[in-house]
Amino acid sequence: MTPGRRRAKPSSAGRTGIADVARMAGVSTATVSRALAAPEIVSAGARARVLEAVRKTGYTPHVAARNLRARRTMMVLVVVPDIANPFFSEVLHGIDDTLATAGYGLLIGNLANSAAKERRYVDLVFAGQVDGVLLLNGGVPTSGGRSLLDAGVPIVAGCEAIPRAPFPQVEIQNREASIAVAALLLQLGHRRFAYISGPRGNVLEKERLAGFRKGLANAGVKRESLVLFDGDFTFRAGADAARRFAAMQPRPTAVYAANDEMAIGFLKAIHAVGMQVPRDASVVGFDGIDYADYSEPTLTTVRQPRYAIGATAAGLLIDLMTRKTRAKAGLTRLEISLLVRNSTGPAPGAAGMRPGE
Amino acid sequence: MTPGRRRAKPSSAGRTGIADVARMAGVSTATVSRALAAPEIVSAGARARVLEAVRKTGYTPHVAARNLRARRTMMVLVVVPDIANPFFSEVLHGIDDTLATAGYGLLIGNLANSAAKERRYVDLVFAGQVDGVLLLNGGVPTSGGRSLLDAGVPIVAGCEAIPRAPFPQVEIQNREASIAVAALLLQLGHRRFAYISGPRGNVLEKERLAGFRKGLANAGVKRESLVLFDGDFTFRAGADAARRFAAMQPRPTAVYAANDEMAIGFLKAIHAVGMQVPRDASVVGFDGIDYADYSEPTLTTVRQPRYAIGATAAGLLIDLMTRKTRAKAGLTRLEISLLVRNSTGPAPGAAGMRPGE
DNA sequence: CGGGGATCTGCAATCGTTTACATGCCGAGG
DNA sequence: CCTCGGCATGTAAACGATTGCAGATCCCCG
Repeated sequence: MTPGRRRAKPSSAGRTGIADVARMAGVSTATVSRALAAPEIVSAGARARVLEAVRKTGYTPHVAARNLRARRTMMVLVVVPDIANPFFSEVLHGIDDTLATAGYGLLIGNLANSAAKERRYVDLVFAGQVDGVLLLNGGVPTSGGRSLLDAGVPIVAGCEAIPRAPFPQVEIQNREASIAVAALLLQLGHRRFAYISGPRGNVLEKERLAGFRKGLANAGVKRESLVLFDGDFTFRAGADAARRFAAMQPRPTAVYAANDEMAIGFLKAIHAVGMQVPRDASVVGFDGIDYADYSEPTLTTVRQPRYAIGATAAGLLIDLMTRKTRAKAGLTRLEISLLVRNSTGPAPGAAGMRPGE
Repeated sequence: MTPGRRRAKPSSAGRTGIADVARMAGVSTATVSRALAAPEIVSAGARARVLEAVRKTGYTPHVAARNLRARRTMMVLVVVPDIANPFFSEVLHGIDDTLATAGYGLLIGNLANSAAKERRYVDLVFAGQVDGVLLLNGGVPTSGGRSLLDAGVPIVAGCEAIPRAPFPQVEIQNREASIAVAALLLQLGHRRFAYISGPRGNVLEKERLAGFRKGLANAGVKRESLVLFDGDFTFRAGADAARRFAAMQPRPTAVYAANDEMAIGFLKAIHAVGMQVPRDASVVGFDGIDYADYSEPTLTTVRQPRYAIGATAAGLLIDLMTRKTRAKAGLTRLEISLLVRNSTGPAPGAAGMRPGE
């Protein structure tokens, strides 16, 4: 009517915006925004008219505009080392459920050993694309000299602890678990051991080996009675270890792999050269992935509370993002449990069998 | 000084914005923007000063602001039915590589059988959070009565074809592959078969069963000679089928599972009841996941070009997003190959053995 | 010496919301 | 009757980039 109308495009083509809804409901855009974000502060009548208009038009607020103005994205970046590793899927599940409950979305950053991707994810955080970061990769990503730490968003780490990091972390009791594995094998009469390691320098790897060593040492097993095979958490590494294992003379009677995939690779390859598990060798893995229950024989392993790890880490991050908590650098540790299945058995020969050396 | 100063905050705390860079480089924000987006159109001198300022300040453009103005996000949503399924990790890899090359980011939408998540992903698209969608789940997600189709963003489907969908699709030759499986088993002398199915109504499932039936029919095998077990693509389903299989009398000599996981579950459970593969039964899977080469025995299976599926689908989507192509509803079909390993062997008994019925 | 591109740059509008602030209204308390 | 406080709402200023447009500069050629 009045010619002074300045804005409010003639509702032409394109998306329906908040202005269209406002016009239809006979209110201002501010009221529409409020009716959607905080329904209780607008009168019942206006609220009803707005919701009706929203329903009719199928209006959905434009995320970029909202993010820009509100200075938050309700998105979290989760950095995982390798999405193909089934271990992480359940962790992600826990994360997703927890974040979704609080209204946050999930951006999965798959590292896959690519420096380019690492840079991409760091840049993305600096670009303000997420409100928080969950690190499952055991390290703080960097890009061109700048660290994620300086991006000014809350960070929480899970799965693999990062030493001296200035943010909360969720971890499992790797060391204690490995001690328990050692105890199990010792009780079965084993006295000579092999260990298939993860990548050098990996924190999990260090903890697991250290715990295993400790457990063996506690029982007076000599350091020479533990043979180490280099691995990298893949099937192939386990299979390679098996072939070298089979050629040894004398040979250890128990093998502990730093994760299930290597243990399964070992089982497979050791079988191929004609040896039987657990008759000729006992095998223990780590993680408790689904496949561990479908290997031949079923794999004795350490079960990690994967869902809980994810849920806990996400919870901590939410607390940080909502300013409920300060970024205290605490370490939350979750319990593990030993799943004793068919890949472990009594050591061959007499219980008192002496190591060759 | 002058009270009329409106913009250009005193560069106080907070993020460094484009204005800070512009000030340091002694140019306008427009020039900064251009120096970063299209370096060739700004003079060498200005470009150098801008880049230097960017380096010093560590400036990264704010994504939300850019998205809002440029009306694109350079992000793609990939909807996967279940991220824990290792089949998809390689497909995602192909997608990610291809998208990254073109400068696009990747938002993974894990459906996990949750209607709530389906709704979330649809809303996210309507909210303009992505420039395109890749559907790997064999269906078009909806939310409260509205379909993804109406969101106005390009869509491409992969892995599981969606009948009569108005967008390009990438698929493998499920039917032909199953015919080849039938041919292999027939050649080995098998005459009585079992099939472990996927979920009812699943497109892949239908194609695979139809192909298998066709292949058997071509050789004159009677319909009664094929026993069907209901499955759902999980280990457990394969194991359940194995137990019922073992109890049959007379019993088929060859088993075809609609995916590798069920085949491996079958192998595991059939072994547990004392039967040998392939002596007592031949087993074939579908997908060619890594674990199929580490089962006991190694699994004969149909290898899908997983990486290529992802890369191809992503390529088609990029064409659509960049307007190179119209949304033609074509169907791209990729070749498969049969991996014959140790879970298949000659049918037991005389070649001419007659089915019991 | 002047005209006319070509090249580079800056101004300011724009994207679509949220939200600080102002306004108007109503009932209650003095 | 006046004021004050509290609610519901509207107005308009952000949010931080990109980009159409036009002005400025420079060079080349007639």
